[in-house]
Amino acid sequence: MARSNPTVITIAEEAGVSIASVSRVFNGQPVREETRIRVMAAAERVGYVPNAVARSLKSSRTDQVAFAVEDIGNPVYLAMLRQIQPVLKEAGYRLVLHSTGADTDEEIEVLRGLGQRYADGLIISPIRVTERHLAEFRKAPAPVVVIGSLSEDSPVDNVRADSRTGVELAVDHLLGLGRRRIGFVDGPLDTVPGGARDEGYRAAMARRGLPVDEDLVHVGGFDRATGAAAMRRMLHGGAPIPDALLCANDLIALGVLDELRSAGLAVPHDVAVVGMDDTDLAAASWPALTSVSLGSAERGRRAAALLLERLADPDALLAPRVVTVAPHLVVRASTGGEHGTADGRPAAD
Amino acid sequence: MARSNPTVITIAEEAGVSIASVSRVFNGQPVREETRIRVMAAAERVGYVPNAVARSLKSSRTDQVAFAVEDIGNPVYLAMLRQIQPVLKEAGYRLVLHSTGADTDEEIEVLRGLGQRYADGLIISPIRVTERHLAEFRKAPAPVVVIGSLSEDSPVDNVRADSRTGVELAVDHLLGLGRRRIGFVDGPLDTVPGGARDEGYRAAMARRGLPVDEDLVHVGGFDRATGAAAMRRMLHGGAPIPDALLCANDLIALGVLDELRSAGLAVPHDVAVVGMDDTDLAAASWPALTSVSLGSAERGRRAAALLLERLADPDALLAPRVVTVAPHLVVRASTGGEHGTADGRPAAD
DNA sequence: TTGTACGCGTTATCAG
DNA sequence: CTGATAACGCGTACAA
Repeated sequence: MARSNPTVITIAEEAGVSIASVSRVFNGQPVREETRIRVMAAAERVGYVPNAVARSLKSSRTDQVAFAVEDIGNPVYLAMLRQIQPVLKEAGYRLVLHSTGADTDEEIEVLRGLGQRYADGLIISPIRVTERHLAEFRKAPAPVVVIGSLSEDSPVDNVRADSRTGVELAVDHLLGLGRRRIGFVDGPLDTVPGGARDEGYRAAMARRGLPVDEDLVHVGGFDRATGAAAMRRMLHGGAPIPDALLCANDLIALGVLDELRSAGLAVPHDVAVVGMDDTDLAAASWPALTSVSLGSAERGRRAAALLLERLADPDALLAPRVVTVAPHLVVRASTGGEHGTADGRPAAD
Repeated sequence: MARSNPTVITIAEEAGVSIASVSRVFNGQPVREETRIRVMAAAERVGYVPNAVARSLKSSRTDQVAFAVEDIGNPVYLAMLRQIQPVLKEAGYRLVLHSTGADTDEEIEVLRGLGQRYADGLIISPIRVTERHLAEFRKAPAPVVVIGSLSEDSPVDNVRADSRTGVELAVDHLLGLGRRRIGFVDGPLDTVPGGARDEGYRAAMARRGLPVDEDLVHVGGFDRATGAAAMRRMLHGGAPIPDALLCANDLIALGVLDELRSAGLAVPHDVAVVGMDDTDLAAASWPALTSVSLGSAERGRRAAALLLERLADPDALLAPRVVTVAPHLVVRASTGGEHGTADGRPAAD
């Protein structure tokens, strides 16, 4: 259906002008009006569209930005993506999406891949940050923005959540409800979120002068089964049960709810439950889940903004910047608040 | 930090060979072992990475595939993406993501954009299919696969769901439970999914010899508020209330559950509820939601496979293919089945 | 096996 | 204002 694609040369011949004029027309440079008309007419006639690749080779800009996360199915990363996408589009960039899987090597691969120059910049949210990551950040051939906490002197722009404050918000909320035996269920401690949330929990308890009862602390995966297992252990372990439970994400909290329900305990009457990340699941569950939002959406938006600044002026050589996004608590029924609502979204066929 | 990027020329000089040899080394072509070593050494020394853009210009392949949907936040599209991504990666393609918004013009823009040759192919799931879409499909300069029902003689590969059968599964299930007054809540009829599901509902009822009571049919948006509004109307409208409700997606079903709960009616005892799309929300709700899966994940996977076939042999000129993915019912508590479970997913910081 | 030279489609420079 | 021509970085005939 498509014979060999029309190029500037095709158009030049077709319009009886030089290829330089064709180029000028398509780049809005000063041209005589008649030339303009003829070129546009010729282009229209043969359906000419400028080749993005050739353009990139010449300009050494791809108009693409890459976004790399471990699993785009994770609502937290999805929330970031949903903010990043429109910001980039607005600025004229396409989005290249990498879903790396739990594999650290793949993340490194993405970083190195930047050397191929298929993208003008990268936003990445690593699940763990290793020395290799830092090394790659340092020698990255294009601007990189990292979402997730980095050490203070890291070589790249960094947008971070504030888990500690987030956890404090939840603890204070529960204390305000008169709860004192506040349990905690976390994911792996060697991940960025898992580690930060554990620290946050202990710090918050200490600051309130509350002892941490290790019988009420459970570490597993960031999944529903972990929440159920933790609750089961606490219910049947012999020790006094908690009157509140803080969960490191909403999925864990759902598991906790499951188990409380089958044990015939009432939420929040017997046990109050708080999740983290404030995903769609929080509003969908019953009772609707109070959840600590760590501002994933805003982190995405801020990261995109930082990157765009660098791209706008690649030679600026600004010092690495650190942006911290404040958490906030979304109170719903699982701690005695109001029921939440979810926004609408169309189906697909 | 990075002076002008190393190119084949840099390496050639550094290694004391010709640029052709450098190229050969990096493309696995026969080279004397010593040459190989020296080139690799030189490349290592200066940190050379082949430029993807230049390579593309030469090969006229970008190793990129575009995926375009209305809103990547929609769980259905997300499910597709999650399958498409790894398949493409495995085949060596990067994924360019377009989230077009409800705007049809933007979809057309994406289609036309293919002319810029920034991608080797496109997978698109349009919310509506207009004449303009068909025209663009016809003259697309690269292979296109459409997810969503197209007319029989459409010019491109097409992966479709089977809403009618899906709805029938649900209706049969409800009939099997002894329900007879089966209501229906749908989204806009002029969208692909809305239209298909409405037809499916009426066909299924007719085939079972059941009359459609228009008092039990409600059309609104694909959102939670619509579900609540519909249920409210049916409860307080004066007509006998339904003993079962089929909802065009899970979000609508959640709204229905909300309203039933505040009316003090029991699910499924008084009213059984069925959702569609089988998203994460279905397993998260309480009672867990029976839902019709239209196989979003499989549709994504199949679409990717079709596209890869075309890309593998661009000259094959196969006739357009149509793949229909079978729906299936996931029975949970909202119709009296077992409780569902959700898979685990890590949090992020 | 290796090197030279050209072309991929554009943009930019420099004369005219 | 316009046209010829040289890059951009790579792959590859073709010749040696």
